[in-house]
Amino acid sequence: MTRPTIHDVARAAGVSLSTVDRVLNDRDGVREKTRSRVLEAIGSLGFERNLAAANLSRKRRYRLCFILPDGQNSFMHALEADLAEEAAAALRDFTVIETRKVPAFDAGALAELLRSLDPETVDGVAMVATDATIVRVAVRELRARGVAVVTLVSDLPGAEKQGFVGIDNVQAGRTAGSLLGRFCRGRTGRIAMVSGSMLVRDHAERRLGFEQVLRTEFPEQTLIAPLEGLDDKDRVRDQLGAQLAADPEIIGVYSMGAGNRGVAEALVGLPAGRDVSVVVHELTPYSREALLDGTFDAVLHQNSRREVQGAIQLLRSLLDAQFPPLFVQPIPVEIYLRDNLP
Amino acid sequence: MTRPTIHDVARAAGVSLSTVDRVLNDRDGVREKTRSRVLEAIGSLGFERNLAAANLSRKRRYRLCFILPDGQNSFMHALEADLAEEAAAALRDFTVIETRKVPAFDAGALAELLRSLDPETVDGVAMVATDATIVRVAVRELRARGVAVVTLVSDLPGAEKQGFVGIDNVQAGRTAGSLLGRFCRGRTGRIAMVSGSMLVRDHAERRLGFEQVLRTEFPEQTLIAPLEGLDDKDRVRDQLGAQLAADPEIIGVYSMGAGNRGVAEALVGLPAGRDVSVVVHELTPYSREALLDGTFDAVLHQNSRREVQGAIQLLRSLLDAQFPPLFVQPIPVEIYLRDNLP
DNA sequence: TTGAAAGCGCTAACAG
DNA sequence: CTGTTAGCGCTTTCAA
Repeated sequence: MTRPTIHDVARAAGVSLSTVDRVLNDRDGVREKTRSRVLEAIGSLGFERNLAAANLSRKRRYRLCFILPDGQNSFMHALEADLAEEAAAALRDFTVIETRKVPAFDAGALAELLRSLDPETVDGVAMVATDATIVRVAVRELRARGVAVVTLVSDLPGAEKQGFVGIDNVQAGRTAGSLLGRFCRGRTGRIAMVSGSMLVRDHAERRLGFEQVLRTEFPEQTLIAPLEGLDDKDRVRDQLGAQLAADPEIIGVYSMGAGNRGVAEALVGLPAGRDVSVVVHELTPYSREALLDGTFDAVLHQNSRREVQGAIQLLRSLLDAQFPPLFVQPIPVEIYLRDNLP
Repeated sequence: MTRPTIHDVARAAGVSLSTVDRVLNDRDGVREKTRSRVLEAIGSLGFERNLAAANLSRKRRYRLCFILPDGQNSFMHALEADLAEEAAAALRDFTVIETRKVPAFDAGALAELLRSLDPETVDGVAMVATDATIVRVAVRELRARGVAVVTLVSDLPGAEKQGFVGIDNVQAGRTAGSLLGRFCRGRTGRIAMVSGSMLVRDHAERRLGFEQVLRTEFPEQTLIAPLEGLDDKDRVRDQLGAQLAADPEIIGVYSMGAGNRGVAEALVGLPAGRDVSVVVHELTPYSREALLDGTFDAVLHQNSRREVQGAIQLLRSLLDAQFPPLFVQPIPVEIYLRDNLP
């Protein structure tokens, strides 16, 4: 009924509270024999430490740092706003969150920031990663300094980080491919792609999944090499607009990065009769409007609020060295069509 | 840096700890004037009670009861398994979860169970609701006895319960309509619907959303009145099979309840050349297989693990009388096509 | 290498 | 009506 405490363990092992504590936190200064007696008592009683009591006693605080790309796209704005709200709420749980910005797509700047982080001030880091060796190295160093690191939204594959919170981007790309393929059914032509930059893993993965599905399931369509819009609406508008104008065979567009407004603007410029199916990422005021007026056919979305919550939760469980290491639910890709907008 | 404690409040207000405690937990036996002095101190210091410390001191435990429909469908099985795992994990947070089963679609049995619940043993209830007045009344009584109540998966609209954790079923129906409508494009005919029972709110809501979209966006299709499959695969197989055989004009099926196996079996029996588009709910081994072999076109899914976690979280926050009352993220409808299966 | 004792922030008797 | 005191389960000096 009432679970065992260190008192029970101490009594069962015939030692004092402090000794139990030493074993629990594997501090040294305990004879191997004593140690095993304590461990045995813990095992037979099924003791599990009361984290709340431990944290109270030790005045534990979790100091987290979130690193986001500096930029003006709607999705990152939303992410930042959600983070601000969650940070306020997290204070109640003794979690202090600091937000830092680095220039988007700039691996050097990100690495430098990581390198500047002081383990005396920061316990854990969540970052929207730029995928580059220099970043990987900086993460490894940070971890060596005892800081927990997870990636958020865009991953940094490899063992350097301790977790990723975000959608499965390959799967998102497959979903986009499957939808766009079906939307274009009955017509044959070319498909344009717009990415932000292939330097961020999420866009690269989306492209992979998208091409996979289109090649195998919809071989009648031809893929054009992706434009790099750098998540900038003007650049996207200009490049995509030019491509569409030059190539009347384009019947579908997949935009895997930000810059939805640019995509919409490029499409508005087309001659009235031309029918282009469009799938983009992230539900924003612009993509929403474009969905409603029929310019976009589907929007794939990730819930940034949930992502922020997941990252906080994951970092805390890592810092608690919780076992089993808490399974944070993966973030699902949400699909919006004109008729199911929330 | 370090947040204020009741000691600080007591000192600022010139009273003892107990008095502060009395005010905090609004117990009586405090003169109005003293009370306001304490409240003022709390306000000016920005004091917020440390819930962990309070719970430790009062040996707080959260005793929750989950009520699920008894039945053999895959989704409820998955829900139950997830609940079992989450219950084990919740123990660490002093949350004890008991699971109860009632016959599916049986409002009387559910109401009776609710009436039998003892507030001395249970602090909060999460239930998959059957939508009936008798249930509504039982919930109201339970709440009056001081028990927190939320609905899970299927809602009980009204002020009786304190929250709902599940998908937006009207939106799910709209999504189904939007997808099926597009899948049937180019063909004109009739659309069959299979529900479990209109006594559960989720199916009724799905139907609503589905019909809305089909009527307005795809008026060329004709809707047939829904079959009641009672979530039973054999019944679904027989009824739908008969309907499909009798009516060669049926080109689409929307199944909004359980019994996916029955749906798949009914379709397998069709003559080779017949093309029927199908949208169903819940990703299960059967629906997955049917998606892969092309029998089903899309599966709408709700993540039961997330729903269980959400319900636990919500009940705990209600019991803590937390303010603001913790916003539990809505559960998104996940859409699976053959190419984006996880 | 071990133990005793004080204290984390809050609650709950029990006195006054 | 208000205050004193002894915990809740765990950690942390400080002695031994």
